[in-house]
Amino acid sequence: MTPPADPPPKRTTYRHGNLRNALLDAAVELAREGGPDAVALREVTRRAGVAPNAAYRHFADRGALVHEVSQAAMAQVARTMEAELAAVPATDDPAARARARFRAVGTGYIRFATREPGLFRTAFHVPADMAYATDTTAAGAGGLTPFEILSASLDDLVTTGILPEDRRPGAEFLAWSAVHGLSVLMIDGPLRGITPDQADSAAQDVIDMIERGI
Amino acid sequence: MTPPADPPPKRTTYRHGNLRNALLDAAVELAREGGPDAVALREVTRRAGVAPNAAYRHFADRGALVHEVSQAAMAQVARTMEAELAAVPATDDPAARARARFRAVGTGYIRFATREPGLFRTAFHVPADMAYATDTTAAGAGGLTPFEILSASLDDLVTTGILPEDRRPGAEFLAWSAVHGLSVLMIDGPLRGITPDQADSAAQDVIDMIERGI
DNA sequence: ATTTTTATGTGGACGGTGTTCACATCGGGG
DNA sequence: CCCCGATGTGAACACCGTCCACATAAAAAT
Repeated sequence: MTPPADPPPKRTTYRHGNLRNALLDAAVELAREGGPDAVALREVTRRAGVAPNAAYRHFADRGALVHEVSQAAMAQVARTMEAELAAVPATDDPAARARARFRAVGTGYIRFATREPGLFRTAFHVPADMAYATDTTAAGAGGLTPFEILSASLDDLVTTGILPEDRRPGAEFLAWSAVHGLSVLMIDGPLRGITPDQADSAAQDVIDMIERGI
Repeated sequence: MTPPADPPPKRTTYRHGNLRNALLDAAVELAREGGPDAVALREVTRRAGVAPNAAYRHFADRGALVHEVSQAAMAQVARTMEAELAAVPATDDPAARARARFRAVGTGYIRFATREPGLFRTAFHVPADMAYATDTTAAGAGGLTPFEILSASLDDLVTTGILPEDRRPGAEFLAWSAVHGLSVLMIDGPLRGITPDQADSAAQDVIDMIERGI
C-alpha cells in the first residue's frame, strides 16, 4: 500500500542520462492507470526523481508529453492488431483467410480497448487547445498505422471477391465506426462492467454486422 | 472580447434564491464550450456571483456537479432524437414509416454529437474515481432515454416485418456502437474537421450499414 | 590544457484548481 | 419571539502547470 512508488533511485550524477525516456515511461504508466487526465507533469518528474521543471527541457508543455503518450498508445493498438493477425491460422482458401484477417483486425482493436482502457482513451485524446492536433502517425512493428492495417485487410476482401468493389470506398470508416463505438461503450459507456467473455462475444457480433452491412 | 462574462449582477440579498440552478446553468454552458474538463467549480461559482464554497451546499463535489451536467446533456440527446422523429413525414406505409423513424433516431444522435460536441462528450463522461457511475437515467421530453427511444424504433422494425425477430436481441448495441463510433470519430477522431455536409452523408452511410448488417 | 559555449537540471515563485474548517447571516417552524 | 437549520463567506491547504533566474557539467573551441 505505498501507492506513490518505489523510492526514487537517488541518482548521484547531475545528469540523468535518459530523462526523456524515463519521463515518457512514467507518463505512459500513468495514462495506463487513469487515462490522459492522470498524466500529471509533476508526478511524472517525481517518479523520474527529478525537479518538475526538468520536464520542460524535453517537452514543450504537458500537452506535448500527453501527445507523445498518445502516439505510443496508438502504436500499441497497431501492435495488438498485428498480434491478432499473426494468430490467424494458415489456410489454403484465400477468401477464408481474408475474412479471418479482417475479423482479426477488428478483434485486436476491441481487445486492446478493453484490456488497456487508459491507453486506449489516451490514444484518442485530442487536447482542448487543439495545439497538438498534428496527425503524426503512430505505427506498429510492421510500420503500418491501425488505419492502414484496416485498409489493407479491406483491400484483401476486395481482391478475394468477398467485398464488391463498389462498396470499398469509405468502408474503412464504416468498419472503424462500429468497432470504435463498441469499444467506447464498453470502456465508459453503458456496456461498461461487462465480463471479458461477453465483451468478446459482443465484438464478434459487431464484426458480423460490419461484414453484412459494409 | 470580454471572455470572462457580463458583470455578475451584484446580488443584494444574502441568499441567492436559485443558486443550484444558476450553478448548473453555468456548468452546462462551460461543458458546452469545452467538454467535461472545462467545468471548473470555481469558475462556475464565479459566474453565479458567489463564493467557491457555496457550491458545496448543493453538490457533494465537482464530480457530482459534472454528473448532473452529464444527465442534462443526455436528456438533450433524447430531445434531439425526438425532434428528428417528429420531423419524419407522415406515410401510410407502416414499414416505410418504421424505417424512416429508425433512421431518424440515428440521425438525431449523430446530429447532436456534431452540433454540441462539448455536451456530447460530457454526456458520456465517466469520472475517474467511478463514484458517480450510477446509471440514473436521463430522459427527454417524452420521458424516454436515448436507449429506450432506440429500442422502441427497433421494436417497430420487427413488428413491421423489416427486421427478423431472431435478429432483434442485442440489436440496440450493434446500432448504438456504429452510430456512437462515427460520432466520436467525427468529434475528436480522425474524421474531425469534416464539413457538416460530409458529416450528414457519413451518418447516412453508417445507418445504411446498420440496416443491412443488423 | 584551458576557456567558452551549450545542454540539462534546480529552486523559487505565481496563479489556477478542488476541498475543508470555522464562522456569518438569515428565514421559517417551535 | 426566538432559535435552529439552511445557506453563503473567508481563510487556508495541497496539488497542479508554468515561468524566471541560476547552477552544473559535458562538449566544443581555442
